Amino acid sequence: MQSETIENYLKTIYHISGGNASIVNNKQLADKLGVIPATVTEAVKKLHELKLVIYEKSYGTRLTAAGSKMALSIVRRHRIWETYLEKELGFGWDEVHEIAEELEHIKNDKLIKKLSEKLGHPNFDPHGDPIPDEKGKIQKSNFIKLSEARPKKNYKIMGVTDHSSAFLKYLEKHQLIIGASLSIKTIEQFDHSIVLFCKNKEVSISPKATECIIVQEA
Amino acid sequence: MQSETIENYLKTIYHISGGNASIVNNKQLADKLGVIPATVTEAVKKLHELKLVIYEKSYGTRLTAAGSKMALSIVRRHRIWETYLEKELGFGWDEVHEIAEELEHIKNDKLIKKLSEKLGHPNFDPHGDPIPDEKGKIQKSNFIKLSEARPKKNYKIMGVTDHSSAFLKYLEKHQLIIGASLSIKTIEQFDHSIVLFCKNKEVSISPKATECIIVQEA
DNA sequence: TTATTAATTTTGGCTTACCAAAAAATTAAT
DNA sequence: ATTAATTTTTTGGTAAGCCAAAATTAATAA
Repeated sequence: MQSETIENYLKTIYHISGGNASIVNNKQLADKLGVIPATVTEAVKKLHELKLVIYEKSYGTRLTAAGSKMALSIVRRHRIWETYLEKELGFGWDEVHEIAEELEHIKNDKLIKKLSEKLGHPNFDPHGDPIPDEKGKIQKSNFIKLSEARPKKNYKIMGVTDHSSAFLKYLEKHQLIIGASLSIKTIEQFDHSIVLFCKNKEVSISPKATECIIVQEA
Repeated sequence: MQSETIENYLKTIYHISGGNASIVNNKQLADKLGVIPATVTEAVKKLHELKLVIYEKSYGTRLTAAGSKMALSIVRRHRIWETYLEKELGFGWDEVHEIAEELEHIKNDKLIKKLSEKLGHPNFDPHGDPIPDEKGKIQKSNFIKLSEARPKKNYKIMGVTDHSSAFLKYLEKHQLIIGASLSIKTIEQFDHSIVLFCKNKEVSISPKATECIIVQEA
């Protein structure tokens, strides 16, 4: 099995399982990877042989310790590159994901070490996602989704879970950028949309969007 | 045909033909690419279909204008990365080639543009090789091999044609680094080894090494 | 010029990573 | 609990990129 294919599978399993080594199914993987489920069946069998996942027939797949370690290292490379592209090379936060998808497959520990060093060993990337350290450890935080925020409280935007250019541009338009402070005014009971103050403006955010914005109580 | 395979073939044809679009044969390609000649036969047929090379059966292969353009762009990416790794990230000149072999396949014009910009649009990489510009144009120079230098004249080291770590370390030991000035004392007639002064030291350089050192009359 | 050597091409085969369609198993809905 | 819908697996097939061995062609030397 090709190293890049392995990496893409492990990374995707990691993301779907939310970093918990919980079970993911073939359909989810197939959708994210842009292949049909039959292809996934083949692949997870091979990854099982390689002891990178535990695949149980007709049930699902989860990462082993070894697989998890590898996934974390890919995620680290991806996020270091995203940060580097933004901070050192002046790319926009909506451009970095795509380029990092390619750069993440270059395996050279010294390279990532140098990039991290130059950046002052950041713990979060431009989208607010945590960057695992060399050992795969993630700095955990009290981040919650905006959809879980409580009325009357104050929050700070820490990240997003949708990296599409369209969404990021939408956020910028409303000045909902990383680091911005906001306070929740009301939460509509009937559709769960949230009305908040940010930069002295009142904005109503749809439930779909509040699911994708990560905040921290401030 | 996969883009990375194509790129490796075009790049190799370019290098063997010395940038002249002259004919290269299967054996040479097979050796450089680490495959057997039969594999090369298959590949060059396909590249011919793609109009990237002209392949004449049992005779040889040369780049078309389109193939040459692509090769130049790969060479540019490679050399920009080598320069960036050395200048911006502090890698040694003997380390950069290997990493650039991987990085060169990332196709993102904006990325290369940014790197080049940050470096002040260099025309030569850490090994003294010219970096083609966005249009594929190479700054030509009056560089010659040290083996072609004349006695009593003064030269400046501009590059090397062997990028192996062993050779580069050997050069560093004798302080024969890029930019160093030297003068030719004598050229041994019987074996063509060259005795030169560099940094006030007299060194004798074997013909094998003088073939790999590029100098410019100073 | 013929014999020898070297390079090239052909042929048959392998593995990886995919797909399509059919069959089997699981899950959900009535 | 049975049907319907969904997911998973199996089975055959494909294209890329490689190799080994045999056959051909070209180049070199005697």
